[in-house]
Order: sequence, then structure tokens, then C-alpha cells
Amino acid sequence: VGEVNRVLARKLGQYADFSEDELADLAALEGEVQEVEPDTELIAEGDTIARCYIVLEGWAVCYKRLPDGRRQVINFMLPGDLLGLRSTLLRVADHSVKATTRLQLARFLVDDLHRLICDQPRIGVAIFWALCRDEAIVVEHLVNMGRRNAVERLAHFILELTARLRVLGLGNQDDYACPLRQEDFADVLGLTTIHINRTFRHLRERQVVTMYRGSLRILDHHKLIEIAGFSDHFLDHGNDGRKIPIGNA
Amino acid sequence: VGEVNRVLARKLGQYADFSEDELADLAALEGEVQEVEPDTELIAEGDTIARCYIVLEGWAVCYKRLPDGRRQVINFMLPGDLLGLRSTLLRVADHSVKATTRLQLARFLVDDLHRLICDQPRIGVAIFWALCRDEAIVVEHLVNMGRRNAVERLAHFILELTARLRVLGLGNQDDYACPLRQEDFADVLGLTTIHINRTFRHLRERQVVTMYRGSLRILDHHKLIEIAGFSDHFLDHGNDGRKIPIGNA
DNA sequence: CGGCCTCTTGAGACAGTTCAACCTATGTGG
DNA sequence: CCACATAGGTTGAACTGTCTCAAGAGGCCG
Repeated sequence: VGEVNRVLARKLGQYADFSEDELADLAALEGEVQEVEPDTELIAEGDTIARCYIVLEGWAVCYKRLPDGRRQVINFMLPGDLLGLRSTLLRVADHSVKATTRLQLARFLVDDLHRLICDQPRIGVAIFWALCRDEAIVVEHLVNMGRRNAVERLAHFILELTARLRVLGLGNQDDYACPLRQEDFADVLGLTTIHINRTFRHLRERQVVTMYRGSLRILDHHKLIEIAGFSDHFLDHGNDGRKIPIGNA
Repeated sequence: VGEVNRVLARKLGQYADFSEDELADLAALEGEVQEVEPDTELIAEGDTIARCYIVLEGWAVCYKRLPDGRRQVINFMLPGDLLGLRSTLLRVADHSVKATTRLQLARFLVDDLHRLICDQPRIGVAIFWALCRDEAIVVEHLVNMGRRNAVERLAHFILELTARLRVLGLGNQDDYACPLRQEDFADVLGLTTIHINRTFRHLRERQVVTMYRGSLRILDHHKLIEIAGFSDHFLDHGNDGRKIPIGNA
């Protein structure tokens, strides 16, 4: 359980430094740790939601489905990411969430979270920030799909994943485990599985990226960035430890 | 200036009921009202932002640009919508905002906003909610672009706009002023201007929608919904006035 | 062994783009 | 009051990126 608060404190601590008092209240937010199998549905679109989660370990997908079964992935969630926060505020989930890998997560009651925010508004603002950071990623996906072609999209998405994982200390820059199938890439990039396959081949033939048996290897980081027109700006990682004094603290 | 607080209170009041005390503090958040000409840039991607806005009247666009000039519109902002909130939290703007029409808006200092949130956390949660509502719209745009064809996209977007305007009491169900050019439709839907033109023709020829000289007319609401596969679910309007008690209030 | 899931490849079809031209309204200066 | 410029909308024809359909290959598990 100490684990939970370490992850949460680390996440929110990226935004601001908190007082002993605030950290104590954060620690008092008892999250119930649970582990789920791959493919377990955590949140289903349309559900009325009373709890949200923080990912401790593993990957999850956040997606929507059209009536005819087409799927659009909104984002993949990694350790430290919050799940279902938006849905709890909107009361009814506007998207589904499913475990991609075996998943370890902590569950919170929304009421407890609201109480924490009301007692320690500066923590509330930090949660706010985390939400904004997620939204920035979604917005970047929007640009990706609206205005980039298949190769640019895939390159950009790979670089986004790489940057996010690196910050978490998972895998090094250019070779890491990635549990996504080609279908997952297709559904996040708005393409077909078949075309993702060809696009990966394109990048492989040009000696830029290979993806083989769950392991993604970046052969030419520089060329990849050039193809994607990538800047890690939107991930809000590069603030060199500068933090913001919130409110009157 | 009373205008400002009426708009803000109305917006946030959709989420929860507030006490006299809270409303007083909300009213104390003095926003500086200003009016800008069409095409004025309010926020530029990359700027460090210290203020955010609420739209009182008019339309604004929120967009990103690729290095080569391609533009992707994230969303159009209508009266009551908050501008730049995400950017202030991320410190540096991840998108630009421009006035589409002549625009009347109120400007707030982030610091004042943070103070309000810290003093009245329940208002903070309501602002939170407003942000989530915006994000839900962006997510819906994502699905739109990733998994729908041109006709479906346009139909869906028109219905989204219609629903948002109706809630604001602007224009009735099926005939209203819309200041967007075909280029704007193209950039929000990830298509070319030319193809938007053809798609409008498609809808016109089937007697579903016409768009002539800034006025959008829905001829067949039912067919439009059918084409789009539309549900207004994601706009979080349909909660029948049910509100949520936040925290320990 | 057989069944299933994911990846891979090819060939043809189609949705959306590109380029190039023209039209119509609105506004401006002489 | 006309000549001209500009901005947005409209249309056609050729092109291309992505999809669809169909088939096969490799790994994993019961």
C-alpha cells in the first residue's frame, strides 16, 4: 500500500512540491490494490462510475467503439497514469478501459478523492495538471490522425511511447518491450491492421524501426524524428525540475 | 462585469449547486472584459501563459499547426467555454487560439484562479468538470477522424455544433448562423476544403443539410442522425438537472 | 495433431487528394 | 460608377494512399 502512495506522490510531485501535511493526507487516501488479467474490462462505456484507478504496473487501453464494432483507441495508459478520472466527473463513462497486459492497479472511491481535493486543494490542482497532460496527448493524437500520413503517424506514435516510457525508467531509448499488437497500433492511428503491417515494413526496410515478437527496436532515432516531425513538447516532461508554487502556499 | 459572473456561474452551475459564500468568491474573481476583432490571436502555441479566458460572445478556434503549415483544429469554442485553461496548467501553450468572429471575452489571471480553487475547492471541482466536458468533445473528434468517413464526419460534427448551440439558446434546432468557412470544417475533420465542398453537396443533394452564406439549415434531422450514428451522450447535457454533491458539502 | 491468433503478402477497388480552372459576392480606389 | 482585387465557393480529371478481400505462414496451446 505504501507502493500506491509512492507512485501517486511521484506522479503529482512532478508538478509541484507538497508539504508534509499535504503528503500525509495524500497517503491517507487508501487505495485498494488489485491485480487483473489481460483483457479484463475495467470501465465500460455507458457505465456510471464511482471509482477511478491509478496504474501501478502494466499497460491498459482506453478506447471507444462505434455501433458497428469499429474501435478507436484514445490512448494507452502506463504506470502512474490515472484511469477513469474523466468518467467519474462526467458521471457516466464516455469510453471503455481494458487491461492490455496483466495489470496491477490501485482503486479509489471518487468520494474519497473529492474529499482529498477539498481538504488539500493544491493536490487537487496537481491532479488537474495530470489530467491536462493526458489531454495534451489526446490532442496530439488528433493532429496525428487529421494531418499526417500513415508513416508519419506511426513514427510519431512510437516516439511518443518511447518518451513516456523513458520518463518512467522503463526500457532505454531504443529497445524496449511493447505489448501492443498491430491491431492496437491500427486502432490508435485510425488505420487498418494490414496497412500498419505495410507501414512497419516500410520503416524496417529503411532501417529505422523493427518490431519483432513484442520487442520494439529503434535503429535510427534521428531519422525517426525527422519522419515524424516530432517534438516532445506536448508531453510536458522537459521542465527541468522547475515547479510551480500553487495558490498562496 | 456582472455579465462575466453570470456566464461563469451559469456554466459551473450546470455541474453543482453552490452556496452563497462560494458564489460570492466566484463573483470576486474579477475578470477583465475585452472585445477583439475576428482573426485576433489570443494564445499562440509555445507561449508561456499567465491568463485564461471565458468566451462571453462569439466563436473562437483552438488549433495546432505542423511545421509545413498544415492546420488541425482541435475544437471551436462557444459562449461559456473556457480558453487556455489547459495551457496555463502546462505552463506553455500546446495549441493556439484565434477569434473566428468578433469576440467578447473575460480574462482572468491564473493566480487568481488558483486562489479561488484553493479557497473554494468545490468550485475547483466544477472547473475540473468543465475541462472534462471539453476533453470528451475532443475525444469524440478523435473517434470521428479515426473511424468515420467524410459524410459521417461532417454529419456528426454538424450535430455536435447544433446540440452545443441549442443548450446555449443560440438558434433553434434546424436553422442557425454558423460563421465557419469550408476550410474550417476541413481542418476540424481532417479533410481537404475541396472534399468538404463535395461532401456538403452530397448532403444537399440528399436534402439533409444546406449551408448557404453563413447559415446552416438542417432539412432532415432524423436522416442526419442516422448518417452520423450520433448520440449526444458525450456532451454531458442530458442529466435532467440532476447535480452532484461535491465533497462534504 | 489441430485450432487459433497474429503477422505477412498480393491484387484490385475506392475514398479522398491534388492541380487547375472558373464563378460569384463583396469591397476598394480612381 | 466602373475596374479591379480578394476571399470563398464550385467543378472536373487525374492521381495516390489506404482499404478490402483473399490466401498463406509461423508460433503457441490444448
